[in-house]
Formats: sequence, C-alpha cells, structure tokens
Amino acid sequence: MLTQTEENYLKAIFKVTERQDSPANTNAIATEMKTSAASVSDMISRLDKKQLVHYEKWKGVTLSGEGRKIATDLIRKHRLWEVFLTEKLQFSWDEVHPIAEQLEHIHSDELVSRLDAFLGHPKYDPHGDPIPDENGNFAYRKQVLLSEFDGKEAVIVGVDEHTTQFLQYLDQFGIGLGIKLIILEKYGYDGSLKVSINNQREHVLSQKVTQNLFVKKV
Amino acid sequence: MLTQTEENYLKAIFKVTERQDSPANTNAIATEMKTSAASVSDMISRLDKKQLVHYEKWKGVTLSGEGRKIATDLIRKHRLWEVFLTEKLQFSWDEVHPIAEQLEHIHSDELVSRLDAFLGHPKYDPHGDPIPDENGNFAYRKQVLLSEFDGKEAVIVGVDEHTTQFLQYLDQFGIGLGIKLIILEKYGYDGSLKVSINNQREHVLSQKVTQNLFVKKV
DNA sequence: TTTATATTTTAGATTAGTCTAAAAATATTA
DNA sequence: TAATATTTTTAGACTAATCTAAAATATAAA
Repeated sequence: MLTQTEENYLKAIFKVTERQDSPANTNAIATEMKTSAASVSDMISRLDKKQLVHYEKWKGVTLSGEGRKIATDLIRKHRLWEVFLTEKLQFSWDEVHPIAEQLEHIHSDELVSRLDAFLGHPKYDPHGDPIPDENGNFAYRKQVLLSEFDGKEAVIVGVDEHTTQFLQYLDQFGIGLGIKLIILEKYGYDGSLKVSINNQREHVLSQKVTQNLFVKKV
Repeated sequence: MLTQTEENYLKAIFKVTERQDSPANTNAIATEMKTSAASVSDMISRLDKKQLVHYEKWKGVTLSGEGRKIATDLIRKHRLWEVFLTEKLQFSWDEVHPIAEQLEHIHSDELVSRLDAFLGHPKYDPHGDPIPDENGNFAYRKQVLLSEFDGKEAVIVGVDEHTTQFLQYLDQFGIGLGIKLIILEKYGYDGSLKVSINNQREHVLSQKVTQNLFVKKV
C-alpha cells in the first residue's frame, strides 16, 4: 500500500515522461511536484526499491509496468470524480480539480467500477481529457490546437490549460466543450483569430487562447 | 489543517466521551484507535497544544468546541457518503463502512453541502444512525433496543453493532431498516424472541441479536 | 579541452506518528 | 494503610517525507 505522496510522484512521473516521451529528469519532477530536487532524488530511490520505477542515477526515471498501472488508475479515478462533480453535483469545470485531487486517492476498485457505471461509462472528463479504461488505455481522438486548425468550422473538444482563470475566461464568452466555432478572420500579426461562437456572438481570441483550445473538424 | 490521523483521534475521543458521558481515558482511546497508550498520550498533548481538546495529565481528555465541530463534521461526511454508496451506487449496508472511512477525510465544505442536497438531505444513514447537521446537531428519535421493547408491533430503525457478520446475518432473514416485527413469543430462559418478519416469515432471534436492534412502536 | 554552469545526489537536520520499555502516578485490596 | 496492580506518562528509537547546504557529475561554452 502506497502513501498519497508516493502515488502523486508516480502520477508526476507519468505526466513528465508522457509529455517528453523520454525518461523524466529529477528537476522536471521537482517542478511538477513543487518540491526540491533533493527530495525527488530521495523518493525516486525509494520507488525504485519498490520496483515501481526504473531508475539509474544521472539517467532519469521511467515507470515500471506496475508503476504505470497505479498512475493510470489515479488518472482514471481523478477524471471519473470530475465527471461526478460536474454532472451530478453541478460543480463548474473550474472548481473540480482540487477536490478530485483528493478523491483520486480513495482505494476501492469496486467503488471505481460502480462510479463508472453510475456515470454511464464516460469517455472524457469535463475538460475533454480522455478517461483511461481499467487497463490504463486512453481513447484516441483526432484533435488539434485551434491555433493549428486550418478549416473553417471547428468544435471544441478540450482545453490544454486547466487554470481557473483560463476556464472562467472561456465561460465569460460562452466557450466550452461542444461549442461550435466558425473562423471568420486570422490576424497574422499577433496570431489572433476572430470567431463566431455557436452562431451567437463574435469574439477575437488571442494566440494565448487559441494555443490552449483543442478542436476537431465539424 | 489536520492530518487524517489527528482527525481520527478527534473522532475516537468524541465516540468515547459520548459513550461514557465523561472525559475519555487514555486506554479507552488506545483501544478505539487500535494503538498503544503511549502513542495516545503523545497525540493528546499535541491536540491539546492545538486547542482541539481539553487535557489535564492523569485526568482524561474532552473535546474543545473546535474539536467537537471537526469530529461531528467527520461523522456527517461519513454518514452522507454511506448514503451515497448505498442509494446511488447500490452498495449493501455491510460494505460501505471502510470506503466511507476514507471519504470522510475529503476536505470541501461545498462538496458536503452539495452531496447532502443531491441525496435529498437524508436524516439517517443506511444503519439508521442520525446524520448531524452542519452545526453538529444530531436528530433525536424515540428508539429502544428490541430486547427492552415491551409492545407487540415494532419497526426496525437502527442497528447497534455494525459488523459485516451481523449485517449479513440480518440480510439472511430479510431483516433491515423499516421492517415490521410482530413479537409472537418471549422465551425468558435465554431472552430469545419469536417474531414475525414483515408478516412473511417467522424466526427466533437470540438475545445477542435483540440487544443490537433498535426499534420503535409502529 | 579546459572552464563555467547547470543538474543531480548525498549528508545532516526536522517533524509527524509510531513503537517498546521503563518510570511515575493512581486505584485497588488485603 | 501498606502492598499490589493498573493506568498513564516519559524516554529513546524508528520510518517517511521533507528541507538546506554541500559535494559530485554532466553539459555547454569559450
């Protein structure tokens, strides 16, 4: 049985290694965990001793099969709880993260499987992130950042940034998952985009915004 | 912010002091927490320093106002989650305790209040225990142990023992909350009771059982 | 290819929670 | 009321997780 801290380290290592598709270096994990490189170094040795990671000094760290299973289970639980919080308890998408961060550490396979069924086996969380299945497999979806999108009509399927500020900013303009955007104009100078939002209003999205919205063709 | 262990100690102190209506002694808490008297002594000093309990060496311990609030909040959360698990996820009443034991430590007042609303503001948990309100007040109900009941018809409103074995034993005979019992015969010799269960079948309940069932007059 | 810089690891200290063993205080009983 | 038993506290040690500071190693730049 792992401590919550150990579980969080595994999640952090998963995140970093997935992002860069290579072993995670100590500093990257330290940043992710908001702690010192020394603490990370220490913890990694311990996780290595427990066979949850593969680790060679100075060479970075990757998850073992067992470590990866635990990490994807945590992500599965986190995202399922986020669905519960929004769908059943009417929380908004910018409020759910810190609560799910706690709920993901509840240990009960039966609970997860029943929760999944109760929610109707959702495939995506309230931010559009895929919910891995019980074997740790993520659904794949053709998606692209709005900033890279080259069509005319797009539908929003996810956000890359999860901060409260960003999500509330989007709310302000009625932008959320499933919303249809029609690209009206591209301003090459600053990379901003004039769009029509659900055929209801028009707005100019800065590059900072378009680089954080995932869309797919209608 | 308290650790889960500290929270569990507060709950244990609440339980013991309520049960005996006097300061909790070290040993009783140790038994409740399944740990040594030395550890308890140590922890109590720390809780005292944090003003969560009133403590005088050799004289036992009681909860402070703040300590009591935290303890009743934990009980509130525990019982609400138990309702969620049975009502929404179809867990049976003998399975919910260990999961609720984890869920009670999730910190979010908003979550508790929304969960309460989602469940329809339940007053009792699946074992018939009252759910304290947000101020720590417990609903009072006229109830008596079946072994002390002197009428003819009774309805089951709660159980005193919460073990899996006992609850599953009751399931076997269709005994649960809301079930009507008609007392058919009392055997003075061993204190056992012949009853009719919901007018469907008859069964003889041992004293051990009747001392663990709360009932009220129909 | 040596020097400077950045990264990573080790060393040593700290806090929380636990333990066992022993000491101190209280309660019981003869 | 003195001896005995029980309860409670203290002392000292251990593990987990963290920190800062310093040492070791790797990488980049001149």
